[in-house]
Amino acid sequence: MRQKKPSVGNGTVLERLRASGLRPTRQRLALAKLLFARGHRHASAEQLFNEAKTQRIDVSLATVYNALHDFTAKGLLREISIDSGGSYFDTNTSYHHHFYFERSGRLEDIAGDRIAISALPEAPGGAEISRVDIIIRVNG
Amino acid sequence: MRQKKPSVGNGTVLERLRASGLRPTRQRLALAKLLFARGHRHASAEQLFNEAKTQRIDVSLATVYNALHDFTAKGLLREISIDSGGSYFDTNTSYHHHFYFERSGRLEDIAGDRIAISALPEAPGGAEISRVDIIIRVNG
DNA sequence: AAGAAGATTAGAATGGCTCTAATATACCGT
DNA sequence: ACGGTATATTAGAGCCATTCTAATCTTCTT
Repeated sequence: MRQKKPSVGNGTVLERLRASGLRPTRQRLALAKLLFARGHRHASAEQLFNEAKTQRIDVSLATVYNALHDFTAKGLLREISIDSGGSYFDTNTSYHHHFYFERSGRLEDIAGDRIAISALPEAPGGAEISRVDIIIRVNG
Repeated sequence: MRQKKPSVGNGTVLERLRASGLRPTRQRLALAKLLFARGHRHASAEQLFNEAKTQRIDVSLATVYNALHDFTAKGLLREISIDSGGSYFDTNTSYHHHFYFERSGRLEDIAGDRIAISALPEAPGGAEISRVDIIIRVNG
């Protein structure tokens, strides 16, 4: 029997981790809460690390990276690299695309059905397509 | 009047640099020749640097980066970042897209007209679209 | 040929990320 | 609940691509 009274949203996050086969450690729970507590977001490792620090969550940078990669491997996050020198992790893992604001470095989701691709070439050499990434760069 | 007999393709490369307003230095000419001598290619800074070394072209790594960025700024190259940790520079600057082979890290061009986008959303806040990048990731 | 603007350079510095290997925690069977 | 084992966390070192610095050299213009 659990002794601690679960705070708001804790249960859901805990279940998500368990369902993915990830041990719900204190750090992973805290980070998952930061990521998934409210609507979708695009977070960098550094950002998440700083948020954790601000909220007095004791977690190392290495653990932030580990958690982000573990979450990604389990399909809880999707990793996006735009320019070399930093990935974002997107909590929206459904089929969709991105606006990239070159000035600010911000990302914004584009719902999957707002871009219609009417011709998609076969992958050469019988390779399997694992993902189609569309990034619309805007200077804003 | 020029004293040196131009070797094959030198003239063209020289003209391209001049036309771009880039001083045709020894290093830039050599690198441009490596890049543009034969059909289109996707080169990393490290790759180009090594090719230069192999051909006894005396050039520093910083200069390779400077040249690649200068060429990109002048529209002679297009920079492509897939995963954080390395850019490629594409000598094909016309409208086209890419296959990315996840296993090998190789890139392959997809002619612009082989992918048809039948709906493209407006950029938010009246921003201008500067580029549309489509990367088809294949596991091959 | 001489001055000014621009380019090159080696090496140091930076930034994002990963590795190491020691310590701590969660899980399972009893 | 207890002990053992697999798994996770950590600080700090290390790595790799890239950029910076500031001294030197080259190209261009006159």
